[in-house]
Amino acid sequence: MSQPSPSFDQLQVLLAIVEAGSFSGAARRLNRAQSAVTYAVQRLEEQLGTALFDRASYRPTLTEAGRTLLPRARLIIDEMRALCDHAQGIAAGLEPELTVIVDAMFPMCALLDALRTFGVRFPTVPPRIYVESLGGASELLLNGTCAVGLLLSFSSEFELLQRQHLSDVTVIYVAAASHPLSWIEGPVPRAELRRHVQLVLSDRSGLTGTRDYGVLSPQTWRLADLGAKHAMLKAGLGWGGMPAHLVAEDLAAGRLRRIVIQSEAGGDDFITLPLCTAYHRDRPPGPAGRWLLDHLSEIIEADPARTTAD
Amino acid sequence: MSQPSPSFDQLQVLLAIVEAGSFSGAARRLNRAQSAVTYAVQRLEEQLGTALFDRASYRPTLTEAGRTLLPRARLIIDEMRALCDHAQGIAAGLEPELTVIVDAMFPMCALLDALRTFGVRFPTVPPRIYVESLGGASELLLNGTCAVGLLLSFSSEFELLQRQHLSDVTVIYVAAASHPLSWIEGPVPRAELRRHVQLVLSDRSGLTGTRDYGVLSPQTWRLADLGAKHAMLKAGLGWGGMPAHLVAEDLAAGRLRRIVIQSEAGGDDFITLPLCTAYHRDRPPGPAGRWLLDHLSEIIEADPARTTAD
DNA sequence: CTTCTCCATCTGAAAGTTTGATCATGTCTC
DNA sequence: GAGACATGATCAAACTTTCAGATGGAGAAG
Repeated sequence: MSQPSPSFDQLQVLLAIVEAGSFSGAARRLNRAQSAVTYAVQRLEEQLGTALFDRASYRPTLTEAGRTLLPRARLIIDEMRALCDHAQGIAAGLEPELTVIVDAMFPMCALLDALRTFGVRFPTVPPRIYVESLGGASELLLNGTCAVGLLLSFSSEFELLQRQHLSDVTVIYVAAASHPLSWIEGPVPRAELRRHVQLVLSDRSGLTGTRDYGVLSPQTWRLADLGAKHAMLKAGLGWGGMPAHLVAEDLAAGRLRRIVIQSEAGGDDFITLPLCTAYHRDRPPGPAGRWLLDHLSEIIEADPARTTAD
Repeated sequence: MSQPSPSFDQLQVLLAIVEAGSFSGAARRLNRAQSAVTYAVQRLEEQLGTALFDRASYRPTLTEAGRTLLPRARLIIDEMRALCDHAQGIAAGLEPELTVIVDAMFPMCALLDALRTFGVRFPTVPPRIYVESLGGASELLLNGTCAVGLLLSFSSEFELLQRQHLSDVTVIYVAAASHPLSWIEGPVPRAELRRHVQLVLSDRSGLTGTRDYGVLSPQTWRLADLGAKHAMLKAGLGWGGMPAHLVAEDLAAGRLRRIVIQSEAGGDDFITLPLCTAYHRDRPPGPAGRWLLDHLSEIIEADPARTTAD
C-alpha cells in the first residue's frame, strides 16, 4: 500500500511553492517547467495519500495537512543540506570529525571558548571530546582514537607525539574545611602531612610508569578520575593537589582550604605542570584540527590567566 | 559543481548495505538486483564527492567519511519515515495535529499523564497546548484555534460548546505567611477580609461578562494569569482563591496559609468549580481528540483526588 | 471585455533506474 | 590446494520516471 517514499526533490518543490506562493512561481524559481512542478506535487500528494494544497481558490493554499507536514519537510531538507555540506567539507579535505582528548587538568573553559568559535568556523566538522587523566590521555592519541590532544607534557613518550607548549597549570594542595589539616595555622610540616591520607590522581594506562608527582604521604588513595578526587576532597576524605582553576570557587566559598607546605629551603608550595597541544606524528591533524590547536595557542597566549584561575 | 542532491532512496540503500554487511545482501533485502545497489552507491558517492565504502577488502567497509555521514543519513531516513507515518495518519482520518486549550485551573498533572499515553498511542499527532483562564479559554474553542478544551464549565456560552462534566476543582482562599490575614487565629470575619486587597483572576476575553466568582473584597487587583497570581500571593501582595492542588505544596511548606472565612450559616469555606471537557459543536474532534477526552475522563474517574490535591 | 496569470492535462522526448548476464576476485570447505 | 561459493564491477537492453512545450479553462486585473 505504501507507495515508494517521496523523493527529496519533491519536498524541495513543496517548499519552493510555499515560498513562491504559486506553482508557476516555484517553477520559475527552480528553472523548470510549470508542468513539472504540478507533476511533482501530484506525485507527492499521491504518495502521502493526502492533499497538500487547496486549489479551489486562485492562489493555491496549504491544506491543514500540508501546514502540519511542512515543518517536517523543512527539517528533512535542512538535514539533507547539512549532510551535503558535511560531505563537501570532507571532499575538500576537512576531517570528517575531530576527536579531541583533553587532560582533566586542562582548563576546560579555554577549550569551550575555542570550540564555540570552532563550531562557527567549521560547522561541518563535529567535534568529539574525550577527557582522561595523565597517561590515559596520551594513550588515546597513540592508539589513534583521537586526532589531537590537550595534555600535560610530562608524559614519557616523546618520540611519537608532536607537541607544542601552551602554558602552565598551577597545582596547589587543598583539604576540606572539615579536615584536620585545615585546622593548622600557617605552613604544615611534612611530618604532619604524612599522617593523613593523600588523594593521588592515578592512571590505569601504565604509560606514566611508576613515577609519581608530588606524592608526599605514605598513605595514598589512588583515583583515576579528577572529578572523583575533587568530590572526595570536598567530602573531607583526604588531602591532595588540585589545579588551581578547578578549586578557586571552593576556596572562595570556604568549602576547601589551601594547604601551604612547610618547605626546607623556602621553595614553592605549589607545582607547575606544563600544558601542551599534541598529535601523533604519523597522523597529523587536518585543517580543522590544525586550526583548533593554533587558535587555542592564541587564546591562551592572549590571556594566560585562564590556566591559573577561573 | 554540486550535483543534484542525493535521493532519499540512495540513503536507504546506504543503510541497507551497512546493515546487511554487503552489497548483494542489501540487494536481496531490498528485492532488487545487485547491480542496482552498486549503481546507487556509485551515484551517491559521486554526488557527495567522497567515497563511502572501502572495497579493497572482501567485505566492503565504511570509510571514515562514511562512518561519520551515516548517522546523518539515518536521521534523515527516520525523519522521512516519521513524515510518511504522519501523512498516513492524516490519510486514515487522524487529525494533522491536536490543539488543546487548558484552563489554568485544570490539574495539569492529569493532563500530562494523559499526554504521555497519548504520545505512544498517537505518535503521529503532535499536540499543541494552550493555557488560558476563564473566558479566554473557551474563546479559543469558539474561534476554532483549538479542537478540544479542558475548561471550567461555568462559562456562559452553552449553545456552541459540547461539554461533558469531568470532576470538580476545589478553590480555597490563601495568603502568604507574611500577610496580616495569616496572623488571625481561627475563621476570619468578612469585614476583616474587606480591608485587604484581594487578588482576582480576571479575563481579557469579556466572555464571562461582568460576573465575578468569590469576590469578597472591594479592593481587588485583577490578574489575567494564574501563575502571576500565585507569585503575587506568595509575595504577600494580597489574598485570594487558588486551586487547592496548586498550593498544596506551599501550604505544607508554610509559604502560604489557608484562610478560613467566617460564614453566616456555617457554609463551606471553599468554592467548588466544575471541570469539563469541551469542543465546538460545528467542529467535533477526530479520533485522537476523542480519545484524549475519553481517556481523561477515565483517569479522573479512577482517581478523583488529582483535582483536589497534588 | 480584454488581457494576464494561474493550474491541469496531454504529448513525445530525455534522463534516470533496473535487470540479467558475465567477469575477476576473494573466501570457505574438504 | 582444488572446487564450490559469494561478492562487486561492468555492460547493454528494457523499463520507469521526469521533463519541456503546447493547449485549454478559470479566476483576477485593468
